[in-house]
Amino acid sequence: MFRSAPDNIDRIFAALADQTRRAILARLTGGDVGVMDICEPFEMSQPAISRHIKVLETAGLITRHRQGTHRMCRLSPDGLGAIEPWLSMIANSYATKYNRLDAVLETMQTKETPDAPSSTCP
Amino acid sequence: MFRSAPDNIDRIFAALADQTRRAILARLTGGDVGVMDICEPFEMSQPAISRHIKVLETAGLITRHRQGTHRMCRLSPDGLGAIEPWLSMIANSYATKYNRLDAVLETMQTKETPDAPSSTCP
DNA sequence: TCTAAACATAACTATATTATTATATAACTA
DNA sequence: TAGTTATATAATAATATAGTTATGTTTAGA
Repeated sequence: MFRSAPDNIDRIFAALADQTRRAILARLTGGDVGVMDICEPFEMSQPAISRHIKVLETAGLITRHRQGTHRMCRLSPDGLGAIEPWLSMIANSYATKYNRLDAVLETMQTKETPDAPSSTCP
Repeated sequence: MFRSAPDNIDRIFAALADQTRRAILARLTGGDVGVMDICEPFEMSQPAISRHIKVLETAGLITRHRQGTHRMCRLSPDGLGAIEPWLSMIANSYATKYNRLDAVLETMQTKETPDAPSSTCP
């Protein structure tokens, strides 16, 4: 009768289910960005962006810190970590049959880890 | 002024942002299941489950086929494929810094592929 | 101390989502 | 063909989400 409260995983997936918020995350892969700079490419009011940012923060996908008069947004290093086990579970079950999602995951895994020598970088 | 229509990725993430639907997907990892059997563990009406199933189907996460009087639900082999490039992009950017999401992805990748010999299976 | 820039919050509106009950449809089965 | 089982659809209500404008707050600097 009552809808159960959203859990962490709910919040992460819900946060990702919006093009604007995904675009914000993508932007943050380039480094920390202030709220006004995040607003710039969007045809949307600043309060609307502020709310999107809050959704991302509540989901644990980003963090914020002051820098003078700016509030810089930063990707949370392990923000997506909470959904990985779940995705793995489903992906594994696919894989036990006939699946090519593994290929994509291998691609993710082939890039070197930070402590590896960056010999392949020009 | 008008909210842009949801794209495929929106639909997939939105579909995953619900515990009931994730539970349904998890259930389907065990093999195809009919709608009434899917309903069984939930304290929710059958029409509600039917709608959840429809959301999963619209997102491309499951398919259905008739089997006599039953409509069997089945995981779509590449259902999650559409979000993988996006997740990879974000994960990669984490990884360029200091990240352990790679570890999880490696875990996903260590299980053998279907065409590999199952020598490690007891 | 006054002002401006960079944000956050509030109040409100429109639309989407989720659940319920009631009812329709489709395929077996007697 | 009538009945039953499995499932879908419709109508409706409650709540959540996303956007808007207006306004508040914090910090830096003249």
